[in-house]
Amino acid sequence: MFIRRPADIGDLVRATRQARGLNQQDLADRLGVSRWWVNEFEGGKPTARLDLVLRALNELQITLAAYAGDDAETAAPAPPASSRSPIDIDDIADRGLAPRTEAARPARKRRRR
Amino acid sequence: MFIRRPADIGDLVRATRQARGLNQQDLADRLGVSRWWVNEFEGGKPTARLDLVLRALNELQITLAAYAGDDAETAAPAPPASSRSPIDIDDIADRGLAPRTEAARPARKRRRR
DNA sequence: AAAACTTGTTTGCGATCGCTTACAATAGGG
DNA sequence: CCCTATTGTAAGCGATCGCAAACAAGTTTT
Repeated sequence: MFIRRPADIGDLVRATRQARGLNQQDLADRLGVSRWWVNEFEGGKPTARLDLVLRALNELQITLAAYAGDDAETAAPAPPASSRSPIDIDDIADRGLAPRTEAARPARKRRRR
Repeated sequence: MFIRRPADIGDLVRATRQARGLNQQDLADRLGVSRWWVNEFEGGKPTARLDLVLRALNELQITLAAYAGDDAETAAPAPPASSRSPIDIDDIADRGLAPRTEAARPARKRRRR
């Protein structure tokens, strides 16, 4: 998956978080931010801080790689062929990034922040 | 090149900018930000806004891709094998991302912002 | 060497962020 | 249907950002 806009990352984080059975508060706790921030960020908040963004990605074990796109005629990059396939949001639930669902899902409790 | 910390992006942007013969003010102009911001960002500013960061990458034609790193035993990802090789900072000057040097370098003038 | 250019850093301030708290809306299950 | 859980949104405020302008320091060119 290619990242061009803040919403690309936000969507990706949301899909990954849900696939892992975490709610926004869970992720917020892990990142040391408020639930509000997670909600805004997932919604594509342009002004999200870079360190928090990278921390969120790290927490969800999403790796970012940078590539040179140095010629206009190769501006539409072919997805890298790799055993580690790029993330496709629609694919996440299908492939089931949810081996941790039982471990990650806390007991039902009503907690609000 | 893998992006884990703000400084990773900052270093990358600096190297790419220099390889293209742009100074900080040039890039700032293109991004619609102050030179101060570019300087801070290149220095690894944790709180840089995501939209500005992505705009900088886009302006320098650096593509970001996201990958799932979903198992601890594959936490050290092999670089994707691709005709579009990942960016290595030390490699930039050697490979010469500078075909635009003449076009991009403005006439000498003393201008400060 | 001097001049010109570029980068690094600082100050003060208006603009904006991220927070808490709370309510509205939505989703899921019995 | 009801209930619970989760997400979306808003208001007000202290904290922080990004700015312009300027100077210091470093680098490159003449």
